[in-house]
Amino acid sequence: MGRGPGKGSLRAGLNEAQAEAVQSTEGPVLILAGAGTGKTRTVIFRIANLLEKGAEPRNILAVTFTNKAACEMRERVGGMVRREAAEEMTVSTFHSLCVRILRVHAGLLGYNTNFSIAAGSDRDGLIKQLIVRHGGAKQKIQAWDVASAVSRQKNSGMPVGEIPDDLIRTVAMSYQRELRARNALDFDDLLVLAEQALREFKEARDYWRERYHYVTVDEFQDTNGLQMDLLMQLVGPPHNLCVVGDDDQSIYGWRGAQVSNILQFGHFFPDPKVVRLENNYRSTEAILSVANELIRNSPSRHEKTLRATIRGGEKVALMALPGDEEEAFWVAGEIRRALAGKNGRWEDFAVLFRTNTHIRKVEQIFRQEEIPYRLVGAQSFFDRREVRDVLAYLQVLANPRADVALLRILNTPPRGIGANTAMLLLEHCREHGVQSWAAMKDESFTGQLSARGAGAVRSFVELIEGFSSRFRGAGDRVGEALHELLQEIDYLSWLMRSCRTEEEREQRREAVGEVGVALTDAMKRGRSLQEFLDEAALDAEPEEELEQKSGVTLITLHASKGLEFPVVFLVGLEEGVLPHWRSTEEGTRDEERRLLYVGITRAQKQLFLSYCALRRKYGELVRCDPSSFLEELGEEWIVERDYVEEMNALADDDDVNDFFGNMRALLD
DNA sequence: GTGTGACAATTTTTT
DNA sequence: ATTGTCACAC
Repeated sequence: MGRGPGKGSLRAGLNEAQAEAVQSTEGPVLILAGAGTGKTRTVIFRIANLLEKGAEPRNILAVTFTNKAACEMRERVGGMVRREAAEEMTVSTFHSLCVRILRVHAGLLGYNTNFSIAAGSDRDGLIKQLIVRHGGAKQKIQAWDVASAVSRQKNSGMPVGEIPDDLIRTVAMSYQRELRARNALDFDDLLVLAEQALREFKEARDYWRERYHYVTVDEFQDTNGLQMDLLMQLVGPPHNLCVVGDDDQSIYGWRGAQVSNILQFGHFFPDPKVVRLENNYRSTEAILSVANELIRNSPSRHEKTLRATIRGGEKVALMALPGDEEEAFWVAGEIRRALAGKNGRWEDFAVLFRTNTHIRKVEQIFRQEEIPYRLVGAQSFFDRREVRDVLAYLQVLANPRADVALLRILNTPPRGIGANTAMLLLEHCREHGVQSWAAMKDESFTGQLSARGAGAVRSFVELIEGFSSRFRGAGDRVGEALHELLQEIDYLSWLMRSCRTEEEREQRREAVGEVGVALTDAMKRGRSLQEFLDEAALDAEPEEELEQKSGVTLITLHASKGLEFPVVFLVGLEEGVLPHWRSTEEGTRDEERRLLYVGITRAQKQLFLSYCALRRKYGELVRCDPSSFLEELGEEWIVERDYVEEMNALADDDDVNDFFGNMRALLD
C-alpha cells in the first residue's frame, strides 16, 4: 500500500505534510489525501504517534471502508507498536462498529441484543416472499426495487412508511415488521439503530464516548449522511476526530455517500486542522499525467495538484480489440510476455473492470490459459448457497430464535418439512405472535400437522437441541462438531447430488470445508460463535482465504479502491460499460469518471487501457464504441495500439521464423 | 414431498 | 450465457 519516502522509525521518512498530519493529534483534523500520497501510511503513523504519546489503545477507534482494510490497518499498526496494543484497538467498518454498539445497547430501543443480521440472499429471499404475499409478483416489482427503496429511505433518515410507491411501501413495511418479528436487522438498520441509540440515550452516548477518545475515519469521501450523524453522536468534545479522504475518489454516491461530508467537514466539526497530501509516491509521471488529465474534467471538485515524484515511466498503452474474448487473450498474453523475461510475480498484475459479469470472460480465458488468478469480491464467498446453509445452521445453533436462519434450514436438506408445513408454521406464528422455534416445540402447533409432518418437525427440534449442547461444550473443537452435524444430516451428499459438473462438486465441497476452517480459526482467535457469524454477515471474504491465494488479481473498480499494483489492465473501456449506460440515464456520469480515475491511479509502473468493438451480452453480440472518457485523455503519455495489426505483424514474424526453421531443417 | 427439465429474465458498483 | 422459477412427473 501507499509507500512514502523511506522507511523506519516513527517520524522518519515522512514529508512535511505527512508529518504535520501525524503530529496533529488533538481536535478535528481533515486530511485531504490524493491517490497514492501515502495516506494509509500517514494514518498508521498517526495512530502509532497517539499510542506513543500515551493514549490507551482501547480508546482508539479507526473506521475503515472494508473489513479487509481494517485487518490490514491493525496489522500495520501492530508492526510499529506493541502487538497487544494493536489488538486492543477497535479497527472496524461502520457496520461492524454498529453491531458492537447494538450488542450492548440494542435493549434501550426495545430490540434484543442477540439479534441476527439479515444480509445478502437471506434478505432478498425474505423480500421476494413478501412481494408474493402482497400480490406484487404479477406486477413488475422486483426484490431489488424494494431493497433499494428501503435502503435509500433508511440512509436518508426517513421511515419506510413514507415511500411514495404504494406497493413498494406496503412490501417494505411488511419487510420491516417481518425483520422485527424474526429478531433480525439488515445492514441499514445497524446504522440507523446505533445512531438512534446514541442520540436518544445519554447513557449509551456516554458509554461509547468514554470508550473512544480518538476516532479516525478512512475513505471519508464515501460516508453518507447517516454515518455523519453517527459520528456526531459518537465523537463528543474535544472532537478528536481525524477524517481522511479524497473527493476525486468518491465513487459511492449511489449508496448515499455525500461528498459534502468531506468538502464541508468544518460544518460538522468546526475549525478542523486541514492537511493536504499532494505528493504521489505510487505511480509514474506517465500514469499520473493521464489520471490528472482525466480528473481535470470533473466538475465541482476541490482544486488540487497531485505531483508525481517518479519522473517519466513507460507510456500508457491504449489497445483496441475486436472482441471481449480477444481482450481476455490479449491480457493473458501480455502478462505472460511481461513475466517471461523478468522475475516478476503473478501478484504484480491486476485486471480491473466495471461490473462483476465482465469478470467471467477473463476468468474463463485465464483458466484455459493456465494463468493463476484470484477473484476479489466477485461472488462473495459468504453469499454462496452452501455457505449460507452452513452458516444458517450455526446461527440456529447459536440462537434458535434466529428465524431467518431457522426457516432457511428447516427443510435443507429435505427432511419432510415442505412448503405446506412451513406455510402452516408461519401462519401459526403470525396468529399467535410467537417465534418459529417456540411454535415448533409447541403441541398446539404440531397438533395441526399430519403425523408424518409432526414427526419430521419433532426430529428436527431434537437434532438442533442435541447439537446445541454439543456445540456449547465444544470450545475450539467446533470444527469437528460442525463436521459431525453435516454428517448427521447428510448435507454433503445432498449438495453433491444437485451438482452438474465435477468441477462444481469440487468447489462446493471445498466451500463447505472452508466454513469449517474459518470457524475453527475464529474460535482460536477467541471469537464467540455469534461474533464469527457477525463477521461472516458483514464481510465479503474470509480473511485468510484471500491472503493465501496467489495469482493475478481480478477485481471490480469499486473493490480496487485503496489497493495498488505494479501493472494494471483496465478493460472494457466502452461507452455503456464505463460510463455504464445506467449512469448516463441517472445523470451520474461524473461518478463514472472518478471511477476510471480510481482505476488509473491503482497502477504503479505500467497501465494498459483497452476496449472492444464487439462484446457478448446475454449471449448476444453487441457492437460497442470506445468510452467517451478516452477523448478526455491527451496524447503525450499514451501509445495507441491495435490488436489486429499486431497480430498480423506477429503472424508475419511467425512466417519468418517458420522460414528459417524450415531452412535449418533442410540444412540438417 | 421431492427431483427434473423446460422456460424466462437478466438491475453496476457493496457494507 | 447464466440463473432462477415453475410446472409436472415421481
